[in-house]
Amino acid sequence: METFSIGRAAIDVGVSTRAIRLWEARGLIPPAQRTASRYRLYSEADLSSMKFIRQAKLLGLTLGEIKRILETRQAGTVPCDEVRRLIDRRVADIDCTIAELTRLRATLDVARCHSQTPAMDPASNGVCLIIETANPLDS
Amino acid sequence: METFSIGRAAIDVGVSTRAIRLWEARGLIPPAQRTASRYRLYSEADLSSMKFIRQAKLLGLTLGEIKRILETRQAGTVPCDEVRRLIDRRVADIDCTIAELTRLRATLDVARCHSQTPAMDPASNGVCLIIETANPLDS
DNA sequence: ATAGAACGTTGCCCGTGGGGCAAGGTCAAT
DNA sequence: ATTGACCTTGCCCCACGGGCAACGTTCTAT
Repeated sequence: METFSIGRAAIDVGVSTRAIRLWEARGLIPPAQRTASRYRLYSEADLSSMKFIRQAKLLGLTLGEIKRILETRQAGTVPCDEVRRLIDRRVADIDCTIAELTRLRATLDVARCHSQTPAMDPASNGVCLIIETANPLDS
Repeated sequence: METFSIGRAAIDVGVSTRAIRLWEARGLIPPAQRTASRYRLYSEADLSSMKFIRQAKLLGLTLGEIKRILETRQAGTVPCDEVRRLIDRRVADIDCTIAELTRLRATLDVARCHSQTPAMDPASNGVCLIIETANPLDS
C-alpha cells in the first residue's frame, strides 16, 4: 500500500501541512501512522478523508461541524440529515450576513459622500466628521 | 471636573468594560488616570474619545485602523482623507465578501436540493454525497 | 459599625483557522 | 560527507473580546 508524507499529502489534498496537523490535533482525522523517525504517513483512504474535510470547509462548515459529521459517519449513521440541517443554518446565516453587510455598505456610502463632508476643523475637539456624523443602521 | 469609573464609562459609551481595557492596552486611548486605589477614572473628553472609537467600530473599522486615525488626529493632521481611503477599502472589501457569500449561497442551495440528493450508502467509503458532489464555485 | 453586594484590579485560557519562526532531527542526491 | 529539502515539536501572533479566578475597594442597608 502506497503511503504519503505529510508534505505529499498536503499537495495532493490542496491544503497546508499546518492545516493537516491542526485537523489531527482537533480530532478530525485520527493520529497518523508514523515511521520509525516519527514522520507521519498517510494512506489513500486518509487522503480521501482530508479531501472531504477540505470540500466541507469550502462549503463554509467549521471544523467543529465537520468533526461531528465525521463522527456520525463513523458511528455507522448516514450524516446526510445532519448535513442538510447544517447547510440550512449556514444559508440562513449567510443571508443574515449579506443583509448586514448591505446595510453597512449603504451607511458607508452615505457617510463618504455626505454633502462634501466638511473637513474637521483642526482646532475643534472632534476627530473626523465622516465618522462622527455617520448614522449606522445596524443594530 | 466630573469623573467616571470604568463601569459608568462603559454604560455611557455603550460598550463593555473589557472593551475599554482592551482599547487602553492596544493604545487607542491613553492609560487612564487612577485613583489612589488604582481605579481608572475617565473625563468627559475620554468618553467622547471612546464614543468615537465605538462609532468607528460600528462602521467596520478595525482597532488598528482606528488607532492610526487617532494618531493622525493627535499629530495635528485632519484624518479625513485617511478615513476616506479606509472607507473606500472597506466598501470594496464588503462588495467582495458579498459576492463570495452570494456564490457560496448558490452552491449550497444547489447542493441541498441536488435532485433528491441520494443518501450515502452506509456500506460505501464516502461520507455524505451532499458535500462530496457539491461544486464550489469559489476560488 | 459592619456585613455583604456591587464594583474594581490583574491574569490566564478560550475561540477560528491557521501563519511565522525557531531549534533541531531525517532523508535523498551528489 | 555535505547540502538542501523535508519533517518534528513548541511557542507566539492575528481580531475582539468572553469567562473565570483570586483578590482589593466602595457603597448601601441594617
